[in-house]
Amino acid sequence: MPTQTAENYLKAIYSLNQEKGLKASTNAIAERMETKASSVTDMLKKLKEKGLIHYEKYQAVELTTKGTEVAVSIIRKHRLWEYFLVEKLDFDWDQVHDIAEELEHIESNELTNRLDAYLNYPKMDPHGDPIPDENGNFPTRSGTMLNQGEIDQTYVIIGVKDHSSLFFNHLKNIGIGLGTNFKILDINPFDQSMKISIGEQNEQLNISKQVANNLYIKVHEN
Amino acid sequence: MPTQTAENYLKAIYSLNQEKGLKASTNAIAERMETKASSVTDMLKKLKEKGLIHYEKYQAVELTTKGTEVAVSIIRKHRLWEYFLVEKLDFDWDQVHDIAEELEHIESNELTNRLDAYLNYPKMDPHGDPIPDENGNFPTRSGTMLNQGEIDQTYVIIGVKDHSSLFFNHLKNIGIGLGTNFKILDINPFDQSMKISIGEQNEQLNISKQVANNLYIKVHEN
DNA sequence: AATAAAATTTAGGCTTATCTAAAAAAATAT
DNA sequence: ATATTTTTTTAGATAAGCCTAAATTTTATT
Repeated sequence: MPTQTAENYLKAIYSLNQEKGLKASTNAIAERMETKASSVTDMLKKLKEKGLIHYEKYQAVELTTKGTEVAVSIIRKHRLWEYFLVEKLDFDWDQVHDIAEELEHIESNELTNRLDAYLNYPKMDPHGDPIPDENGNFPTRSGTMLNQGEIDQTYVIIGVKDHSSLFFNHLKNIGIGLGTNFKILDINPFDQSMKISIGEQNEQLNISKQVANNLYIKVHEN
Repeated sequence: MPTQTAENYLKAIYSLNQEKGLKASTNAIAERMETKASSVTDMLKKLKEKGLIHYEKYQAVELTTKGTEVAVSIIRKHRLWEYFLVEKLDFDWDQVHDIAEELEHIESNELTNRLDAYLNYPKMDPHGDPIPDENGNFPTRSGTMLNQGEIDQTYVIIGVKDHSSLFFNHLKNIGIGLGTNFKILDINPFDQSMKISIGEQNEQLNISKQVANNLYIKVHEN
């Protein structure tokens, strides 16, 4: 179990390596961590010592399998807590980052997994970033959310964000499911509710913002 | 904002000063903190420096007003998180202490107060310890919970633990409120539900364990 | 009141994570 | 290919929190 600071370094290295074209160089890490390059060098030596990174003097850093596991675990906790803060404690999505930066370092896996279950295993955090599962697997994020959809475009439902039975029942009631094709007819500027038409029979339906927030879609290729 | 370690020292000093007959001596603090007396001396100097404790060499320690505020704030957070873990994440009451020891150091007051609201302003944590409010005031804890009541004894309802409208409605429906006198006739050994008789008319009523858990009572003095 | 025992503090070190300044290596430009 | 600039590392300090061992003060005992 690395220290909180070490965890933050691993997270910084992970995200630098994710961003195409960027290498996790000493300076790049220093910038992310808001610290000095010399401090980074010190830490890199310790992280290597603990088998968390691959590091050779003067060369960019990569995470070992072990280091990746730690980083992904932190990301998982960060995003779950963000989801909790927004969905349960009614924070605005732009207020939660700093608090989640603290909460992500709480150790207990039991806590993380129970929180995940309590939140109905969300796949995306309030910023739309994918939440890895208990095994570190990220949900594949193809397409976008319905709330990003455009008028007159035709889409297919490819997934749900909320996994609660409440939401499933609602979808069943209004006749929407995986694979449903539809066209966005109109978007209400006041409450962002959408008028859509479904399938061949052009059955019209109103979709609330809350529902639109929880549906993954992709453009329907004919 | 003191460090986490400093916060833990303040908590230890607070609880030592609460326990009648105990003084917060260097050794007593060392034992609580599972550390050495010399480390305590070091820390006491720093805490004094920061205006958090009254301390003179070789003498027992007391918290300043500022120090007390910090300690009570930590206790508030600890107990709210314990309540959350048990009530929302379904932990057993005896599993939550260590996790709450970590969560209590999350800074944001906004978070603490929103959590408090989300939990319906509980007055007691899962161990029956009182939860101070936003201003640091502890609820007065006279009497016990109904689930501690004994058969054939007569009691008065003096408070509720759950402050949700759901619970208030339920109480209204079954005809129980503050000041209600009742006698415990029987306790079901399987589900801990209670048969009670209310007031002069000896109206009989069944009280579930869940309801009994949320009612403060004291013995009815005739 | 003098001495023994216990409690507390001081002195000197260690580790983690940070810093500044200087040295060394790598990358870039002429 | 050599010189310059940039990047990275090393060297030496600092602060927090901890330790052991020794010194000091307080408390208890005779």
